[in-house]
Amino acid sequence: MADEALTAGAAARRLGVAVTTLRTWHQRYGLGPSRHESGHHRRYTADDMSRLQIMQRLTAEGVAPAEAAAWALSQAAPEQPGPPDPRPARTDPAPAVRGLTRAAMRLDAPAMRDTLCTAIRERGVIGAWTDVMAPALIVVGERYEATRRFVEVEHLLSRAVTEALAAVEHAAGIPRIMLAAADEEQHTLPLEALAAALAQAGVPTRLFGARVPPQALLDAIARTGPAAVVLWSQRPATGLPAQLTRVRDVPHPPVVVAAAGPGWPEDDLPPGITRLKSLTEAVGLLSDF
Amino acid sequence: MADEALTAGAAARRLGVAVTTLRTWHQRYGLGPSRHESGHHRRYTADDMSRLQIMQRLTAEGVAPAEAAAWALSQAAPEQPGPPDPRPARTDPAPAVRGLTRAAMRLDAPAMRDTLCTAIRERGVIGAWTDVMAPALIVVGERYEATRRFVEVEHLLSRAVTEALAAVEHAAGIPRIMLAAADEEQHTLPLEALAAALAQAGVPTRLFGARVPPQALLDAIARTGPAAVVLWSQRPATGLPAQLTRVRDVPHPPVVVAAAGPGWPEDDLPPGITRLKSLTEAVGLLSDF
DNA sequence: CGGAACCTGCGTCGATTCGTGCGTCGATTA
DNA sequence: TAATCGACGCACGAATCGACGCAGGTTCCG
Repeated sequence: MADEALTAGAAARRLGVAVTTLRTWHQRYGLGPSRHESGHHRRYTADDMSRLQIMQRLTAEGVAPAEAAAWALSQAAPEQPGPPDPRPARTDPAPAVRGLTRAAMRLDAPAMRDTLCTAIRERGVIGAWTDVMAPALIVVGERYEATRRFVEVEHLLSRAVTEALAAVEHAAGIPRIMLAAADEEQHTLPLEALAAALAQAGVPTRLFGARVPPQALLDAIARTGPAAVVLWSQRPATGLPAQLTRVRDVPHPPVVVAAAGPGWPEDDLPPGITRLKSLTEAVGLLSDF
Repeated sequence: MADEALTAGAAARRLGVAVTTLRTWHQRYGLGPSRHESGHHRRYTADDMSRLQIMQRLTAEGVAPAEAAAWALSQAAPEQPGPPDPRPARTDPAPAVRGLTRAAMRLDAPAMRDTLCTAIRERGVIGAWTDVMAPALIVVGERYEATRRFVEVEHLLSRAVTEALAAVEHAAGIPRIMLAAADEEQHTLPLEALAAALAQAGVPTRLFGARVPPQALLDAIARTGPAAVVLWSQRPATGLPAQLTRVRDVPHPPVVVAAAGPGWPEDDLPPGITRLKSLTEAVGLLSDF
């Protein structure tokens, strides 16, 4: 099935962009079918498609479209030493965030994966989370709040982040730290980031996802007797301090019981409870175990 | 009834199209009698007829004729070597299942990861899912049903399976297959298994998790125009056939709209919907794209 | 730091081009 | 003699065309 000429719509569909965008790219940047006379329909050959894919990949990395197009055009022939890594990285996370949100809007899972893995490789888990993942999640979240659309974008991005964090090499050893979400709490991405960050610091953990009933959590704590327990709460509705004291008062209490996340009250935490305010702080405290 | 070979008029009558249309199909798409020399009369064999029927069914479902013809022709390759049931002396899955459920009860994530990775390595994704993961999930699920305890075990196991499946090397290329959960459906592990199995077979996919509103899904399908869409439903409450027809009737309908999972009705599926009954069947059908 | 200019993806509109099924015609086949 | 052949053409709906404009975001500049 070597369709040697894709129609405009087919090409757009294959790339996950709108048809009009292809036309725009053509007339604005000259990035179109190699042979095309005005008025007639465009036919995208395999070569054309590979140029479009370069364009798409570069923009997914946060390169400005005009620049990406120029670069894609200069790549008439296939296979060369690859793009000059348009990432001053370390210093400027903005392109990565932009590329990530763009890939998410396009529902482009592979591109998201790529960006996320690169971010983790280059910045470490903590840097990737604070500079790239969290900002992108906030951008997409706010866009949803504002428009009430694009939920699927949000979910897909969450999933990509989850996968990227889960792919971090797990630390060996018996976990003595337990990470759990507060009752009813659905958001656990920050917890997963914490787990990944600790893993990267060589600290093994036990990560409990959402939807673990309080009693089951207490049972599990009693059974495994962790040295530290971190409870995450995103929304105030789930940040009931009673949960913390129940953990603290378990038969063989953990040395540290920590409350993390914006859902907990600012100051009124019960005695014996540690407040964790940032990823860095959390990793610093918990890697002593 | 060994109809040696149908004449052009007979074939046309049998299909309900004009004779000239058959000739057009032949010269435009190459979809004609397998043996035919120019100037002589066409004779359609049973094989030819079945190809024509594929053509007709697809066009009746709204697939563009050119595409339908290409598809019908690709099916021409009669009798693929057949799935030779790749089951060379695999190790007995029972120990793995037992080990996995035990590790889950122990909340021992590293051990679960280990078992799962080994299973995937030794049995491939399909084998690992059907022989190890699914059975273990069923065991744990039944244990929860019976005792109303150990939810956390179930969640932890689910998460470990998700991670293991997500770790399978993703296939490169632009995905033309979309996997999604039915509305309100929360269970997506089987979908993740399908995605991983396809990835292992070199087929890129777009996996939509749960909680994607139906309208958003339709938008995404319209925007990306996948060649195939698989909708998963675990519970009958979520298996409403209307969802399938809505996908089928989208502007650029996918060539294949498939219903997978036990939630869909046994027989009463709308026309043009493919029922997928097993992982193997699904991979076999979908890897042709 | 705030506002204006600019960039960019994409929806919309009326006009045009294409894909497609099928009728017609003179010649050929069965 | 009836059916079919290849070639040609037509009608109609779908897809696409170029032009334009809008909305969000970014960059620039005072």
